[in-house]
Amino acid sequence: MEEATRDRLLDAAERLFAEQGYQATTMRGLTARAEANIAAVNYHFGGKQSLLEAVVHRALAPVVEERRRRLDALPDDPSVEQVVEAIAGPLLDCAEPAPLLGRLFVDPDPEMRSLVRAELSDSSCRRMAALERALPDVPREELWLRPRAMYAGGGGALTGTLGPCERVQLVTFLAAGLRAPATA
Amino acid sequence: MEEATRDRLLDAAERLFAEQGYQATTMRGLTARAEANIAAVNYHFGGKQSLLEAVVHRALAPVVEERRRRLDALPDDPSVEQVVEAIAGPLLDCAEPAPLLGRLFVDPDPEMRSLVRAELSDSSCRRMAALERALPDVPREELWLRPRAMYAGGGGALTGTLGPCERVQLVTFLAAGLRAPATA
DNA sequence: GTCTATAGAACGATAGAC
DNA sequence: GTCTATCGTTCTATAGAC
Repeated sequence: MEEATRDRLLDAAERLFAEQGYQATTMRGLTARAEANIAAVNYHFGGKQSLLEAVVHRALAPVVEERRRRLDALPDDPSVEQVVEAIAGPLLDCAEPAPLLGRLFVDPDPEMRSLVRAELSDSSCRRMAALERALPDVPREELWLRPRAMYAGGGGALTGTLGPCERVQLVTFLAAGLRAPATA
Repeated sequence: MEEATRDRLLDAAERLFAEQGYQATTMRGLTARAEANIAAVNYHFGGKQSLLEAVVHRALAPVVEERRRRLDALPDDPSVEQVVEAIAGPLLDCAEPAPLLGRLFVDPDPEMRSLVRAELSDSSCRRMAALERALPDVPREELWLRPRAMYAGGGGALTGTLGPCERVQLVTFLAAGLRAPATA
């Protein structure tokens, strides 16, 4: 059986939002690519904004769930690399099938940022707890800046596709940065 | 004497492009903020796109020039921190007066990315040469990935304002990541 | 150089037939 | 559920008076 129109719309939106961003993507181009009617988005989702919410949720939910699973499965005394793998791994694993993910972490569009924040908020506490456990010597205030740079950096690298080799290199780079001694 | 209309347009564009991005900024809102007429952009620049080019050039040119100066002034055997400071320092110094700079390194908008690429292309060679000199033990292929993450990470951190203390912390984080041993 | 007025096109959304 | 047709809005850009 054919893919349902609703799913084709989600697929087209995920692709076009990833390539052009939310603002630059038009309902006309989107429905054309989904081979759906111009009115289909409003019928199935209620509007462009609601479609974005659905797309972001569909892309992030499995990442958040897999991250929670991996953080819970960490040993009592994890290495920094293990924590970074648990945090960034789920993202990198889904990056190729879902090219939207890279943009979600770097696009300054406030529409996207608040959606992503909301979707990740419960994941953020677990993430910081794991980092603090693995890096007890880094003062908390300094530890809060690093994931900001880390997220953006990982997202920026995700813009292109990342081979398995480059993936290990990225984890190495991030782990070494996180492990840096406190500055003062 | 009053600031010339042309300069007010540049100032308003720099601010609004930084806050909302290029696509989401309208000529109407822009000329209203600049207290100029709706037709002024087309008269002074020829169009919205040309205004963006002028704004990006005005924001990046002093950064590129200062970076070149600092890279040339590096000692023969520089530390990684010194190289990172020479690369990222000019950016961080201008970040507060020019909040557009942060976005220029993270916004996936292809319009902006190609402009930024062009503006920084000659600066990129010097930057990589300095990194290779300071990090002879890191294989070149691996060294090419790290600045990508580094740029995006620094740009992401630049989205908010960065105090002098956080600035040192960011340099520490980036330098430690760059200094990471090769993976394989 | 600065303004008004408007052209010309694209947008998101919806009403209503099928 | 899907379609056509269209409403009302907003956009960039420009012509032409001052």
